[in-house]
Amino acid sequence: MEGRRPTATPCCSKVGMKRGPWTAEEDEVLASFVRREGEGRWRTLPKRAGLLRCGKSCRLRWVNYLRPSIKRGPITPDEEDLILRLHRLLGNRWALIAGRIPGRTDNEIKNYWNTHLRKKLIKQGIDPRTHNLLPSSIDHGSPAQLVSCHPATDRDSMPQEMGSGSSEAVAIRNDRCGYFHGLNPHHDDVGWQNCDVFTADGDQMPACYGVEDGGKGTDACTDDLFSALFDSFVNEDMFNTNCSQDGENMFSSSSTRNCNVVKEDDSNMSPQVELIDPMDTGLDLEGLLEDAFTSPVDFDGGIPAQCKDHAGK
DNA sequence: AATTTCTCCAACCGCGTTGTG
DNA sequence: ACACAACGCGGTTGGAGAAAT
Repeated sequence: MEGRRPTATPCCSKVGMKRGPWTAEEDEVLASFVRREGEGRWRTLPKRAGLLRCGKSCRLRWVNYLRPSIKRGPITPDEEDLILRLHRLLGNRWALIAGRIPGRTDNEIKNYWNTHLRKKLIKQGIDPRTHNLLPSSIDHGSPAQLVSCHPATDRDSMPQEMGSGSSEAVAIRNDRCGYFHGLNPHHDDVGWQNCDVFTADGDQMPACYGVEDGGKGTDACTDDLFSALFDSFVNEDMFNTNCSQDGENMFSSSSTRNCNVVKEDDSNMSPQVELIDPMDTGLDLEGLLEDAFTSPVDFDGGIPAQCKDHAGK
């Protein structure tokens, strides 16, 4: 496919930079240069490689198209399922999601989400942003099954900083994916909800509370929440095989694991992630995800370097 | 067959974060 | 502590091709 037409505002201030679609010749120059010299120093790369492109453009072209580890072809159902789960957990953090799907780029996943999955969820009556049932679906029925819905009557026992909102709390389980929700479908901006958590096989987990943005750290309930959350991830066909190799749920002791902590930007946290935001708990989400998602979807027999690149930002 | 509308996705832009002096 | 440069990310754009009319 051809790229977009050059626009009036150049991404680089330098005049004379070429923009728009890359030619095969440019691709070859860039690819061979990066193979020879390695990634990085993008700013100076065009000059060193003899390209009339800005560094940004070179980097993007390499990352999204030329990198040898990139997997071609349509998104598989397993990958789609994984994207859905990761998006539910992480929100629009495409680079982080892509880091867990070998051979796929953040741009590709973002595009796939916007063109396919988003519409698919809407069609199913699910808000693609929050992964909640859309209000209209709750009123009139929807493909997603409402497992439990009860008012948060014991909100009094919530921590002080989170009692805002007069919301009902619901736990919803999607038929296909075993979705875990603890969110109020009408209030995207409230903190953690009082909720019952269901695993994919219907086991009810203890109700938990979370906190709004200011509430960093792990409260007494966090372990249960994450056990439930990750159970909901793990108790799926594609994960069962590898995640339970040693006969126990790998996430059951997840919160106490001592793993490498990768600093992750949460400035762009989407609302649903704020609601169930592992990043805010002090837990090692990266480590959890590493275990949860790399092995089972190891298409190429190993984790490509770019996955670590993404995750290790 | 011609035209319009829709879909897809490569590429760009702006901004936040990180690194360096 | 501060300023600046470089990098990386997410949101958005718009051209090409497909589908519909």
